[in-house]
Amino acid sequence: MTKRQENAKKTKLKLVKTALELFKDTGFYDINVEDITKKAGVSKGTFYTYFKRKEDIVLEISRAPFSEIAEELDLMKDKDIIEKLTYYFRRFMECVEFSGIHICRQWTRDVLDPNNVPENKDSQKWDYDFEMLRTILENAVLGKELKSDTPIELLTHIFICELYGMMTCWCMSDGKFEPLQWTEQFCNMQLENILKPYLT
Amino acid sequence: MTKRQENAKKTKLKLVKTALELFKDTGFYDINVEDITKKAGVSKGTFYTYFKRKEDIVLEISRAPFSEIAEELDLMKDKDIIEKLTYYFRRFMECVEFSGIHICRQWTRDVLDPNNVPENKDSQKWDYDFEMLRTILENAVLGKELKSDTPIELLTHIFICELYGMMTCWCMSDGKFEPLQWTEQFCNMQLENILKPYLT
DNA sequence: TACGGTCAATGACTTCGGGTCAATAAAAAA
DNA sequence: TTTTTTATTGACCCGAAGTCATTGACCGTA
Repeated sequence: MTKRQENAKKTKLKLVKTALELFKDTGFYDINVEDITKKAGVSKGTFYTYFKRKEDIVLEISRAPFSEIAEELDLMKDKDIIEKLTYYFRRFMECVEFSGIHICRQWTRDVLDPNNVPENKDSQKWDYDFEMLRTILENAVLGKELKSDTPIELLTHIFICELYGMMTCWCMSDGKFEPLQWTEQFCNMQLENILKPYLT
Repeated sequence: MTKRQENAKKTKLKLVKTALELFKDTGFYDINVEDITKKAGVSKGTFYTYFKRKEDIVLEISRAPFSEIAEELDLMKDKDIIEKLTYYFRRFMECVEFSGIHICRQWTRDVLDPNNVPENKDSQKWDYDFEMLRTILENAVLGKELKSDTPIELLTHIFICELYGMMTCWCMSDGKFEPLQWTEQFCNMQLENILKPYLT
């Protein structure tokens, strides 16, 4: 990697970190692009060499922790499916809570923004979550925990709705309930119920 | 009602109807306030005598059908709770589908918009749904369908998450699944499971 | 080390649509 | 009739997102 590329990487990182801080404290709409670039010590134009739109930086920020979760799940191979799902739900909500209400709200709004089009039109905003949950279910089928006729796509879809529903409600409520506690409660009450017909 | 008040009412209605049409066809961001007022045959300023922000008209539009639902539920007094809930879920999703993906998406974005503050800070964006669902559950307790120690608030909250989760996912998927079919499936699979511990 | 090409960085400038407001006219009240 | 109220108007303002021609530091090559 050349010096130039290194500097470019640093600049981008600086922008992401600065934006993260500012958004977290003050909210997305009360911070404009120049606030970010000034604090990061670069010019406005530089922002746009790294991001097409102001909104893009939020998407950049928010998906970062999810690669960790994938690794953590790999270490849980011998645990049963309920534990794995419970873990995923908890980690998802931890990320939601950690990123804070401002960023989480903006992320959701970005994902719903018609101007924010995915690169290829078949991809979904929840692809990442979808893949992870599906992997958990598929492994459970392979490991004979779940029957072979389990409707994996359907169940995955249900779980996605649960996760995004909780997240949306949390944002709508302006953070008035505890997302983690809430998730725990859901997992205890519902996961087993949903899976029961398919458990071997 | 004086002539002036009548005209004002007509003007506002005209704006709402025109905006509804335009948003439904073309989407919220591709229509600006002048498009609406021009087509409605009034001036731009008039828009702002009736709505504080461009976004407000979407909130105005979207909640209209819900007073009907309340009436319809009143006529179902003798039905059991599962039927009532299934009915509410279906009607909710019918409204979602009918309003169309553009408006539904924008409604969700508005509700998540930090600039869009509720009149009093204790009120929630889902108050309307919350009240209706709670009423259904409360009546079921009064009618001895549900045990008296049923955690009504918790269950209501769960149902809200389900509804908003489905809606959010539908918008995110850009309308790629059938919300009604999806709801039906959910109700058949889950409603009974969720309520089972509390049924008498 | 000289030199042409590349690319990150700059910041003045453009664009654009949301929102304002003083003036107007028509209706209601006095 | 006079005064007050209020819906309407549209030119104007504003502010922030996003653009782009220009610069100069860095890169590979000879």
